[in-house]
Amino acid sequence: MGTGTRNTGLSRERIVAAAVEILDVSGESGLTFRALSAKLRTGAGAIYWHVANKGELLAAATDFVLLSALTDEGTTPHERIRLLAVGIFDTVDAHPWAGEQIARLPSQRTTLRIFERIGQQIQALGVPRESRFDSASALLNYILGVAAQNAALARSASGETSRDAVLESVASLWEGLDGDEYPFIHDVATQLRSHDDREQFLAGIDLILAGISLSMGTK
Amino acid sequence: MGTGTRNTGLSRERIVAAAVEILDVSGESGLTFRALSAKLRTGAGAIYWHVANKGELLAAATDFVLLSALTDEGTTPHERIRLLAVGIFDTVDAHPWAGEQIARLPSQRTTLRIFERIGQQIQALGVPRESRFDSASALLNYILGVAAQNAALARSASGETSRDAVLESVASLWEGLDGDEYPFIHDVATQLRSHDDREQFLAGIDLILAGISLSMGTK
DNA sequence: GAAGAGTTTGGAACGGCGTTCCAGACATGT
DNA sequence: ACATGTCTGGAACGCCGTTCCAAACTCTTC
Repeated sequence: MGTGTRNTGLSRERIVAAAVEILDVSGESGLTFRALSAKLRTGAGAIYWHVANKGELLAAATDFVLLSALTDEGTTPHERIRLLAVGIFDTVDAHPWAGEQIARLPSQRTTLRIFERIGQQIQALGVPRESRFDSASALLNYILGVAAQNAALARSASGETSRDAVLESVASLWEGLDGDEYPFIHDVATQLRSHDDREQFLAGIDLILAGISLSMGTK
Repeated sequence: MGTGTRNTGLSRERIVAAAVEILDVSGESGLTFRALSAKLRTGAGAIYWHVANKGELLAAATDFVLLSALTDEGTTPHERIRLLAVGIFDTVDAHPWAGEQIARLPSQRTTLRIFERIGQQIQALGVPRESRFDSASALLNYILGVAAQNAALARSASGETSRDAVLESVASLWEGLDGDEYPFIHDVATQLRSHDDREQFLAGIDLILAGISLSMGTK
């Protein structure tokens, strides 16, 4: 009927799903067309029939895991933005490679959707038209920055050392810094051990939201 | 005398300088050990004597261009943070590959230095000790997020199309979006044409700084 | 149900990459 | 002059993304 595709055959969806599995297990460097061929029991040429190149495959895999993170939950604009942001944070936490990708790719479908959701809530907050673009951009860039940074942290933790172990080694590195040259970092090093990435991320969101409210009142 | 290094020979500095030149002209994909060998009229092995691997070379190149951006200008904490941020923004604008790198690498020397400077000014603002870590992190993540996003934009503009042309094509893409599904983006598309990246970046910095001030007053 | 056209497959092959290896050039201490 | 440790240049290795293409499928048309 119509297309000659059989359900036993390859498809873009099966390829993307396999790519996500490989990325979750082995990270971006583990995703090769040879590994993908082996997992799908096929050849490289067959994959290229469905996917243009590796970049497109990475983009599709990133969209796949991140689009499901875009919830519509929450009642107030404030809360909706927080839940949206947390959803992205948790997804990137579960799939660090996606964090690296979304910060690298411009005008990706997912990024546009996120930006749209943020913008709608910014508007609902009553931010005047001429400030909405700046406000939404600030939130988006902050979210993408945290995503990239979390991905970087997870990459250095992949393999032998756990995430906590990496945080621990960063903490002792910070503590070992010269207190004269790095007074601030030396001071916050102790907080690093007990801090919660997720809560700190949300604190940043709230900071920006507070700034947006303030700039509305005074302008 | 001591080391047998001759000034006509290779050195880590000469290698990093050549790498920066290549990166500025050809981007990250253009920086290969073969291109570097050709430019330095040597072999790959000689380079590896001074540099451990490509990652270290990229990190050194990123440090090289970004460390010079860390000024101490400004009189008020507010102003110092703004000038520091703008310095980073302008450097990433001139060397987009550095924007990609600094968002990818964790606990890089440059990142630590930036974080320290931000933290010191946060402290000077009078932010209480328990909030300083969150405040400085929010600013840092925002700055890194913008850096990564600018790098991504520049990458898609490399070669034939200019930066303005890319912005133009993004603007028409945004305008072409379904107004029902993307009301916000559709609406701000017109602002995209006339907006100034740099000013928008600073607006975000001010938004976060405003939020920091507000959270100080209410807590 | 055979023939032909179009779609999809699997794997060989290509060029380029990061990296390793190593024979030898060079400078230096004795 | 010789031995030693430092540094060089280029060949070689294994892996990558991608291309190519002959064969295998499927579907139409008679």
